[in-house]
Amino acid sequence: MSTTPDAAPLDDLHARVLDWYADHARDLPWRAPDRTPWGVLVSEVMLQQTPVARVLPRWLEWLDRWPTPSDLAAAAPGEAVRAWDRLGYPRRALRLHAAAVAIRDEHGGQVPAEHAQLLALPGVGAYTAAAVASFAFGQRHAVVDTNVRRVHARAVTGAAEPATALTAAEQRLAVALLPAEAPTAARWAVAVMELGALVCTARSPRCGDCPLLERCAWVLAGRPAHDGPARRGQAWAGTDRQVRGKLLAVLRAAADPVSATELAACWPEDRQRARCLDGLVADGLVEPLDDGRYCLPRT
DNA sequence: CACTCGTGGAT
DNA sequence: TATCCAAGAGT
Repeated sequence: MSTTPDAAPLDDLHARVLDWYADHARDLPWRAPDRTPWGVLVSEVMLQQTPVARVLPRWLEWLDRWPTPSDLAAAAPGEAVRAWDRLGYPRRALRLHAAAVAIRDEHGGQVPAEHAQLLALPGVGAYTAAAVASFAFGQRHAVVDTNVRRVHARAVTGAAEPATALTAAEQRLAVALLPAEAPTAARWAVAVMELGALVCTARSPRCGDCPLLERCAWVLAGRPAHDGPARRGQAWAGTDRQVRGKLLAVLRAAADPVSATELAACWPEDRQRARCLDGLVADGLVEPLDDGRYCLPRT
């Protein structure tokens, strides 16, 4: 029997993660065989800064109600905001609606497969463009989200946490780690992300369940603590974000336009409430009517 | 590049 | 109970 030398380190890395994914991948609807590129795009936008558990029911509703980009494009943008419910960051709903309009008008109603065309869609940045090109179309792209950055930082670089912002070095590393063949690269992309989401988590990583434990640079280095600056927590109480959320919640729940008096009930400080309402109007999330009332955008 | 932009479950 | 933080994008 020939003594095959150890697989090259990169092949070993790929095999460990891909084998783990084959056994532990979650059964999510946007990964199902019958998924569409539109379904993948909707899932990626909904999942921006939002947990899977909260996205699931909204994704099912959206795809049932608007199964194609043209279906959503035909609806009023305010209906997208309303159906967004409490996923948070409601501008994403507006941008997804705008993306649907662009897909209908500029791409024949089909989600484009090219990374550059995806990137040009509203609400689609570097991550989402790569994710859709990879997950929906099986292309070879470096898909770099917070999960991937964390896995790379620990398993490869040996750091407890990635830098505050995505660096050129991280991007280069992600490209260097990509398997050569597109189908494998696509599975690798989703597999690394899944590993970061389920095992190599931010708070308390489950290293005992990790396929990379024996070769994790961070573990081998003795799990050094994070040395960079601590990420500053996001304030919430009393912020404009809280006020905007309250104002929009009232408008989402209302079947008819709402008066300024009714909106005043959700926040006592006139100055801040007015500023936030103006901001929502400027963002296109709220439409002011001639009679002084407000509603979700109808056009 | 630092900052803004929601929400609610987990710890 | 307070803090953390979850598949980012746009400015």
